[in-house]
Amino acid sequence: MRRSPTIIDVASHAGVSKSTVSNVLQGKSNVDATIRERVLQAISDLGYQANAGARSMRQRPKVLGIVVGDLTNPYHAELAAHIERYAAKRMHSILLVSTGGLPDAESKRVRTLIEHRVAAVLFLSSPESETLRMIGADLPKVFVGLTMPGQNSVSVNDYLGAQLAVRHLTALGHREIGFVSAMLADEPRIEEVRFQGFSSGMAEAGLRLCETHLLREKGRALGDGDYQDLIMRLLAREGRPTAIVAALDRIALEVISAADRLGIQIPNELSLIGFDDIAISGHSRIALTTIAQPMEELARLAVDMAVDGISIDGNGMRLAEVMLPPRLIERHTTGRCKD
Amino acid sequence: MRRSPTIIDVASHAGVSKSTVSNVLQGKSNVDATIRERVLQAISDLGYQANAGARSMRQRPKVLGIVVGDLTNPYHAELAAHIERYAAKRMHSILLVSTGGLPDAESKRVRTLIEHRVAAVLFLSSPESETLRMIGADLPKVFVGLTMPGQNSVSVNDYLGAQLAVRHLTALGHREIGFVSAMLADEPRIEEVRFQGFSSGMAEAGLRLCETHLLREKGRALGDGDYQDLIMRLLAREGRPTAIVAALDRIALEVISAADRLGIQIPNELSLIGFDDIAISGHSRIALTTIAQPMEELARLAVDMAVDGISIDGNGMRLAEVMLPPRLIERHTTGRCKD
DNA sequence: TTGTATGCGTTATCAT
DNA sequence: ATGATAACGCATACAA
Repeated sequence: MRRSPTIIDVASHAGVSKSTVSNVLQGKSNVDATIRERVLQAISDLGYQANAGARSMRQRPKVLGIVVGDLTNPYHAELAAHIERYAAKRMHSILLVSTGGLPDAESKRVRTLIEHRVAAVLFLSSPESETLRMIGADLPKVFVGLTMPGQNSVSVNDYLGAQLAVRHLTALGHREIGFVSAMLADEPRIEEVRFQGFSSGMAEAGLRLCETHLLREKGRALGDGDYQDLIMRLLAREGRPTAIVAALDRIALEVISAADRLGIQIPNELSLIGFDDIAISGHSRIALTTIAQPMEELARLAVDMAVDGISIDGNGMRLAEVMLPPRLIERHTTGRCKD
Repeated sequence: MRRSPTIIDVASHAGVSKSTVSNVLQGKSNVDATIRERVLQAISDLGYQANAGARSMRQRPKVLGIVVGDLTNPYHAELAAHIERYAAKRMHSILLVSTGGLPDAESKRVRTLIEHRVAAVLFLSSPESETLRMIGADLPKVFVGLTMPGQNSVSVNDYLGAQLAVRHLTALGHREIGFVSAMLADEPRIEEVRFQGFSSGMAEAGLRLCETHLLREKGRALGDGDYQDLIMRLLAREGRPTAIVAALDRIALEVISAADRLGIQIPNELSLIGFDDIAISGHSRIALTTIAQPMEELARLAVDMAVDGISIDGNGMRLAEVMLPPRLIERHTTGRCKD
């Protein structure tokens, strides 16, 4: 029994033609109940399993491609988990590639998705423009958690989220508020929007942006020791901010480390607010106030969009840019300003 | 340009037969350099992308199936990330399914892997025996991070790991050592081995197991509030252990929370050691001493095993049970016993 | 070295 | 209601 049984095997075992077997498999109504039963029996007798590869040559493949920068990033992992779960409900499988942030590798990895003729590609991180070009316009693309000009996306209103963060802080009496976002070189769009929202929130409160309260250096990796140093320098400076908005929970974690090392108490001497609400942020040792992403809804909408396809009018794709409202989760890293 | 170009399109564009194109694609040496160049040009002109589905009918598919219980679990996510990365090096893609711990869903999800004719299945969590039966013996299976009787596996010597943990603790003067492992109902095998190693370590040090220092209740979920209560009860008891071995870093995180709430200082009043060394364990606020899994090596060996296949002798598969040595990473949750 | 013929497992079209 | 047959895109054995 080396090779697995085919519909032909099933057909001959059930004494019918392969067309009939196919009809049963497709749930067509034009097949006699008795015959159907006989076919089903043969299928279970032989342990027949459909061949998705062969099927995909005649039907739309039920596989979704997911492109993620780094699965080690808990935000990505959690989002991918939700997507996988909901995709399964929609009878779709997940072909996952992670680019590792390497620009040249990305193109190669995404190419494998195309070769597998995935029904659509979901981007959890922003791709190189070259990659996008390679994919072409025929393959549906959905950006989840981020926007992309001229592309379908399901994301959260980060601009508003950052405003929420600032409002929360100013309501607590903070006026010297910093923003730290280094290491987001791979997601410049998100970083930019969150910073713009931050700026707008500051302006709204009549506050000025202070250069020494800002840390937006690009090209830093999270593991980078230098990065810790940069944060510590910002925190150690005379007239340091009394509150900080971190562009990511992971960055907030770094700020916490830096503050701990400097003996700066959170939230007594420094308020901190993050973005995304990754799982660990809820832990009692962290208890990070943060702007949460509604991951479940994000995943659901993205998969629906990818599976059902974007409605096509005469001129081509109709753009769908869904934007969900953010939500502030208050925990214990933010408190009233003591100054 | 609705449908994507095929080798036939490439062939006619290059003025050769489709076999020649195929030969070029396969890197066969029996094709003239000039012709090869012409074909390559045609491929790039037309933007030809191979059809993996069609190809998989004639060749061994270059796709690996990964079964993971929960991608939200950072240990799983990190391991999956490493696997994906190395699989890419080996020119293989990853079809990922997560079972969500639901026994009946598992079978369905794994079935999709079979339908896609994956070259092998990698289990990051232990499957139902029914699922295993359904897969049959023809499809190579590799268990990574856990062992399975009669199956190929790449894992870490958890028994030794637990012994290491106990030795570390006894060397620090601890004699009242507890073990907490609830919520591992989905991985009873791992839990069992780690507990056995713990027991053996205790015996080795001439220490007796104390019932009230053990928490091995099954069927608890991590989010479960009751679970926190159970740990707190263990910690609040008179004559509580001075040190605890947690069967997982995630459980250790729960122990930390419980200790914090009870005002028990770590490591001054309680030493704690975990398992797996997930990323967050290295954070300064956690700084968990733990038994690390060599994830990279785990992933590499598992993928190699899956891709290269297990050598087959006359009697069938040759079993490969690779077991890697664990490594203790000492951070700041363990200290000398004060009693 | 290149081209032809065939098979892979499935679905879709068209007769019956 | 059922069956024969033609695609689908590719690789391979074989013929030229």
